[in-house]
Amino acid sequence: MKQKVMRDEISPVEAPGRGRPRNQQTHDAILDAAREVLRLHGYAGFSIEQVAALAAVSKTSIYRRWPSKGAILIELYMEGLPDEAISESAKSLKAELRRYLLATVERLQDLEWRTILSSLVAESQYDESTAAMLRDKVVMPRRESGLRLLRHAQERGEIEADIDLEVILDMLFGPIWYRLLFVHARIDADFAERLLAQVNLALFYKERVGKAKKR
Amino acid sequence: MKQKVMRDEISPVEAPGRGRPRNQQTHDAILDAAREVLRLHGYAGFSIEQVAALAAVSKTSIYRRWPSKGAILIELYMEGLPDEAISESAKSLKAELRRYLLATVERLQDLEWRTILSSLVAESQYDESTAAMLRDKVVMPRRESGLRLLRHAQERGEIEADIDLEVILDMLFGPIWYRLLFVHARIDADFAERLLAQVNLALFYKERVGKAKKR
Amino acid sequence: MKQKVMRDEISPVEAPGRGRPRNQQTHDAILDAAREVLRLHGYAGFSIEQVAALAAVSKTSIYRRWPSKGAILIELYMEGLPDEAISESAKSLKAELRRYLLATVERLQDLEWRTILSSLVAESQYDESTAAMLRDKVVMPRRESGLRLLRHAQERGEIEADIDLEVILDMLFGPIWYRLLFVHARIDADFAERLLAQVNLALFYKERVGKAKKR
Amino acid sequence: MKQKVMRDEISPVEAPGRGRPRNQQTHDAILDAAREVLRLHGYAGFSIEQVAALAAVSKTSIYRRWPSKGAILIELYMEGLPDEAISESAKSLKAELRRYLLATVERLQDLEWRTILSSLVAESQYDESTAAMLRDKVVMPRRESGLRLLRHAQERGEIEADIDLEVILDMLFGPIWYRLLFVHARIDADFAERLLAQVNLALFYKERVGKAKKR
DNA sequence: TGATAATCGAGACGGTACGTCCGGTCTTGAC
DNA sequence: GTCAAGACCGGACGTACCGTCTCGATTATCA
Repeated sequence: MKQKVMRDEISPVEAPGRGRPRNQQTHDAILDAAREVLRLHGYAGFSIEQVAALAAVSKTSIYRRWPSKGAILIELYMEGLPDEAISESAKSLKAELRRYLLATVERLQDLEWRTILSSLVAESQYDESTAAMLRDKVVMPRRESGLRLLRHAQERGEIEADIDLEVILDMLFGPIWYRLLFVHARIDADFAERLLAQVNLALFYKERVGKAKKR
Repeated sequence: MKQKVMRDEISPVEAPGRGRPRNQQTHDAILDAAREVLRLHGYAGFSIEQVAALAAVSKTSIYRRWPSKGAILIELYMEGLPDEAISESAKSLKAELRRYLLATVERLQDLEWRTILSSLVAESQYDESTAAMLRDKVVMPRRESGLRLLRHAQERGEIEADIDLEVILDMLFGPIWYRLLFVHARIDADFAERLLAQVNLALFYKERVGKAKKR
Repeated sequence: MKQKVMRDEISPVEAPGRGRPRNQQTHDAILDAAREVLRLHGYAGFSIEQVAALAAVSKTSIYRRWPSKGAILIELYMEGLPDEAISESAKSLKAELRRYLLATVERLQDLEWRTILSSLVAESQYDESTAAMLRDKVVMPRRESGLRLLRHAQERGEIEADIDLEVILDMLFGPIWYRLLFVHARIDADFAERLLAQVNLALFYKERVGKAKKR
Repeated sequence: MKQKVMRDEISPVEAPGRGRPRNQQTHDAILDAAREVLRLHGYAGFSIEQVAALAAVSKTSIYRRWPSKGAILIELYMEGLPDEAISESAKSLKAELRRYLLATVERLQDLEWRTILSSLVAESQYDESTAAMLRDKVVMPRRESGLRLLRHAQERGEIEADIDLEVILDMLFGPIWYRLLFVHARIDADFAERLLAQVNLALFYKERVGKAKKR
């Protein structure tokens, strides 16, 4: 539902009044072909030309729907988005962060998904509009819901008021993108747990002091 | 010195006796032009053709020296590398990390430098050989010297033996690349200090517990 | 009419319904530019790149129409072909040969035309497909209609049945190409007349004997 | 002997005074490689670069000896020239023409030889200096000795004084080049005999008239 | 014997052209 | 107004040769 709304902002459905209506099959064929090309040849082989050929669709039909390669990638991202979104109203920060990180990492086991994300990063270096979409549709929504989650935790005293929330977010998301792009180490559940453990040391530093006192 | 050696591994100096020697001016003109093209038009405008034109050099002369755009970018990286490298034998981990992060962040004030790095990431999604160079010349050396620095600190008891060093490294480097690529927030000395503060919470968690006890 | 058909065999007109139709102006501009480049710089300067530049047309637009330089040359030949073709049903062999040779020689006064022909010969040494086109479109049609003309003359008794027609054709066409390619002597109406006079000595040797007898 | 002199005019042996003398093996290796490249890949693959590579010789060593591809081809022609030259002082024109044509045709059974000649024609369309050499070294010498042969025959009354000698030469040489370049028909002894038969009809037309009278 | 000089290979150099691919736009006839 | 098809210009790709040049090393003659 929400995804639909977001997609529609990219390729808005105009009032279907006049003329021949767009073919939904064409739409799907394009996205399927895009996924297939990414899967087979990676970002390097991901050209509009190739996608059109594989979808048995004219280039025009692609450009009519999406203004650029980046927009297609964003669409693929939107469609692939699982319901992993951070639940801002979760009762336990610790539990919600764990749930979210494990879900994210689970999703990233899929090579196709990793390719979509890394292609988005690459394309956004080329094309400013892709960079903007990447920020607006991918990066910032996550940061914002994460921020709200953290704020709620602060408000109910789960974490201290002096925690540097922005940097905490960088420490949560940054390492994942880092491993995704440079592939120097695995991104798996173990990594998620260990990353979370370190972040928790920063998030709950006071709590630890308290526990220590009690001993 | 060290950079020279590393550069030579990319464009190795063959036995200098044979044939007309390469012209150092040509070499420099190409790299200067590459920097200029990146500066003026970013990664999107960075084509061998443009670089050759701007350097008033034939394409052949470029391909003779570097096999790909990625290799040129790596060379630019190598040349631009300041002496910011992590000093593995530093006496104070805390001080050395701070010095390194501030130097890194200082370097990243330069738009040209940021463009080189983000272009490298983009190009490495296209081209596996660039990805390999990026790993071998940029990412891993930093991680390895960082790892050694952390190990020395462990050995002399500055930090605990149970610290998850790999993840600490991800938390140090990841957020910087993350901000570099998505440009959602500034990368400045303040960021460096705040990032370090959070990481220190994880690195020195025991120390804090001790201090708390004393009170 | 016949030329049209022949040209179409080189760049066949596919079912005209589909897609944006080819631009006739582009077509003409390319051929005009090709002629101009040949005129200005000869075969040596005749490159697709130059033609494209002069025609203000992309290289793609040329390659879409003709697969090779040779094919363009053949097209220029076809377009330039005057209605000099041998009339196979002519009543007088002697008169028809004279008419044809004089027309041919007249056409060869044009440097542009000579360049097209000699370029075709040169290119056909490079490229087997050009050689095939040169044979099929230029050399053999002339030989075949010449052969038919000679046969008709034999049938109606204008020349003897034992005349070696193939060699007669070599003697008619060979010397012209020979002078065209080596430029050791002029190709003009005088040459045509003198060549014809010699060939007639072979063609009508019996007649001569007859005339001589009568004296 | 004569050929040697002619070759030397192309790559003259300067007074062997100072400096390291040229290596004859290098000279031979280049020409052998040139022949080999022509044999294997035809005129299309005949590049200085390829010849140098195959001869295991530097390009400089080739350019030091011959100014152009055409000059090498001329050299190959010179070396391959058999002692087929027209003997100007032959007693019988008819016999000498027959001997010469049969020798020529015999030589042309060799594909390598045909390739050298047709390459020369192609190259001479590119390069004016090759055209000049082709005229001076190949075409005109044959024509001139042929012309002298014919004149001697005229002087001693073997043929009539009114014969058009220039055109006779065109009719002897033209058809051979014609078949060589367009490969529409074989060049063999049979062709030589038949061509000669036709030319003889022109050369000895009076003689025939005479014979006819006698009957 | 040592200076001089042309050779040798290797290969860098600036150019030009090749034929292909892709981007993004435009044009057509059919639906 | 959408659809498939495909032409259009422009730009870049990486490669092949061109003919020139620069090098260190070699091999001769001449002083």
